[in-house]
Amino acid sequence: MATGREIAQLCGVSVATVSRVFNQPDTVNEDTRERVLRVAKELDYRPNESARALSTKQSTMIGLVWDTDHRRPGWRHPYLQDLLIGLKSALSAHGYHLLMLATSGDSREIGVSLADPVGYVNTTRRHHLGGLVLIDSGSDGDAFEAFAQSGFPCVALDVAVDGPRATYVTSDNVGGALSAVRHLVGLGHSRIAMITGPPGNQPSEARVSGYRTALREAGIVPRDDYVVAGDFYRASGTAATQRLLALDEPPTAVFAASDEMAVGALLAARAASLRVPQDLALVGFDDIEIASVVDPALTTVAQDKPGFGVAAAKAIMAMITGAGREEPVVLPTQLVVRDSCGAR
Amino acid sequence: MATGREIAQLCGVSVATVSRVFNQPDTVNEDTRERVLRVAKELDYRPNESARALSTKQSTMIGLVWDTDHRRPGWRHPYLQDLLIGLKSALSAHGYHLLMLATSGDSREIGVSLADPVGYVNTTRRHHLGGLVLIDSGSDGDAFEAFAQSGFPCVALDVAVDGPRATYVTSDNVGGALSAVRHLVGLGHSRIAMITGPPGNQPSEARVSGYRTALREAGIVPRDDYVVAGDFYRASGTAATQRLLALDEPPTAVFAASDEMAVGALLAARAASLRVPQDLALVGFDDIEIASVVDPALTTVAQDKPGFGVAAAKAIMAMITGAGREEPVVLPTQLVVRDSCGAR
DNA sequence: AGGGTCTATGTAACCGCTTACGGTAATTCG
DNA sequence: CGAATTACCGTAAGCGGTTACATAGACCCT
Repeated sequence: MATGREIAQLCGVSVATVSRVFNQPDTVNEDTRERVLRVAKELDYRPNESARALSTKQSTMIGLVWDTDHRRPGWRHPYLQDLLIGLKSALSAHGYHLLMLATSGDSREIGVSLADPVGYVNTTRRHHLGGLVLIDSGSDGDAFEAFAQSGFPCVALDVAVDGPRATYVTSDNVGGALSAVRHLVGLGHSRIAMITGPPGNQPSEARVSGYRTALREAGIVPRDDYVVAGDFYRASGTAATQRLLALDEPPTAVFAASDEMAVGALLAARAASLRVPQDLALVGFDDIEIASVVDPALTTVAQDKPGFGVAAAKAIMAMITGAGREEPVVLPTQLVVRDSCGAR
Repeated sequence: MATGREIAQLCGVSVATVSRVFNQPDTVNEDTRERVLRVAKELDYRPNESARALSTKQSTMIGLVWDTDHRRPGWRHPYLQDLLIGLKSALSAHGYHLLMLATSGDSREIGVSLADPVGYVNTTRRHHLGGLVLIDSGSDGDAFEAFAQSGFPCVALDVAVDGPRATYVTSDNVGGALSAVRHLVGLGHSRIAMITGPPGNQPSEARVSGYRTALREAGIVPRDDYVVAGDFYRASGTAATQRLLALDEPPTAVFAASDEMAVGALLAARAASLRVPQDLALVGFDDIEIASVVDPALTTVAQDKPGFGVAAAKAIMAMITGAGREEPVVLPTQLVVRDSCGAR
């Protein structure tokens, strides 16, 4: 592995000049610059990142905080892979890498836990990370506030955070819910129920709000007994649907805040010998892979999955270079009409 | 951020002693050690990772090579999330982080592409990474050989590689296929076809081999026209099934090398008005989420998803500390009997 | 008592790169 | 033509650790 010093010697210049060739190219004479570049190329020189980070107090890495061994075992992010793809490719364009921060750990204690962000922030400092991307695992939004306050560039996904250099990206959950419920209204439904996510979850609450607005808009008075809380998991969708079907005046349509719960609802309907969509129309949220494959295929609100990653990367990079906070990003959603709503 | 020097001054010792307290605790007097530790704790001291890496030429990071903008667009790893969870948690236990290496890139050129691993290897060197984990995206196995030859600790997933400090972890694909096909044989089938993965893909070929063995074992002569190539995608499963059903003597059971293709087969069967499993029995491979949710629920061979990550982490760590190569790891598979095979 | 060990710690070089500062030669200007 | 810029580049001081080597007591032995 060639070092800057070697290049310098071979070129008959000082290490400072070599460094300048790569960092402030215009301050060095064109001839020497080319000479250095040529030799650097021959020797396949790459500046040592550790040394560079040590010297500049700035690495080319972004930290990813993603709590996995979580209080919600079995929870899977609905579109982690697409998100990572978007994130990675957008960061790559800036020459940045993604460092998945370890949770909990050993004596040198790293991440530790979201309840105690100190470890993560320390890791951020120790590695001179450029910033942090925070992935919500469904219910740790409040924990993110501490990160946002740390002063490091932070972008949270699906959780609104505030801080000197923090922002977030989220889907247009209100709009998505609006379009879903409007669609059901347009199909003639008036007894439309909703299965929500866990209380306090921001996307879920936004979806509920969109649901309510769409109903009022249609002159339908929202009924409290038509809004039942789930937790994004499939089983809760089943349970919620059972409760809904047991009402004196059961709904004819259900809007679930996640596809998983919609699938759960589907199972409940089947178990109750109800046909979907004829007896019970169903709309979900997320457009996960499963949605297109269940029978009937699920009508759902699709999110811009790689868009999350791309937007997060852009925001982080903007905050790294410029030194302020960025505007939150709201990604558009799109209603994907399939069979479970009865439109076909 | 406290530095070692500050600790040293406050304790009236030299920086060397401070460093020793953390790296060779037994070489320093107990009293001073405790004093240093106490002050370090008060100041919330954490050794700077960049400096440490620069000095020791060894960071606490493992690189993850995962080609996303791939020649196979739309390809999704069947269980990336579980794999990452396992990987991350096992690495955490050793105080290591996972660095997702950027693909392609900018002037400082990072990853570049799997076809040209030089970039990745350079990044590995520049960051003093402890080793590399290589995730197969379905068809870049041969590219991994170059990594394995680099001399860095490497563990490939689902691809057999060889190198001075390289190893791999894979499922017992032969065994999994064996159990799947034996199961079908046990249900009375003798006309059993198989849809394979892309040619050259190692797990796929192992599954084919298991399939053949199971047939012979049962006294059934494998027929070439019963083995049709897919590419792991759903659509190829549909197409393959159509070809199979068009045979003079169509199979009564199909074993697909991936769940996605099994789902594709299911769609083809439906389109041909065949009942599954009565007219056509189906078994898949992977046990992805979709498997349990399609109708009929898919019988499939489950892989130990987080186990991949855990095993990879263990192997990497073993190669980092000890300096040799590790034995390849073969994870057990398990047949999950659901409805598509007709056993119920 | 003098020499040899062992233990505990300090000294200083080094890892490889960045950058403030200063100097020299070439260029510009009055 | 001398002075003031300007362009270019070298010197050297970090960045924050690690570690080989040296040193200084304390202890043990003959």
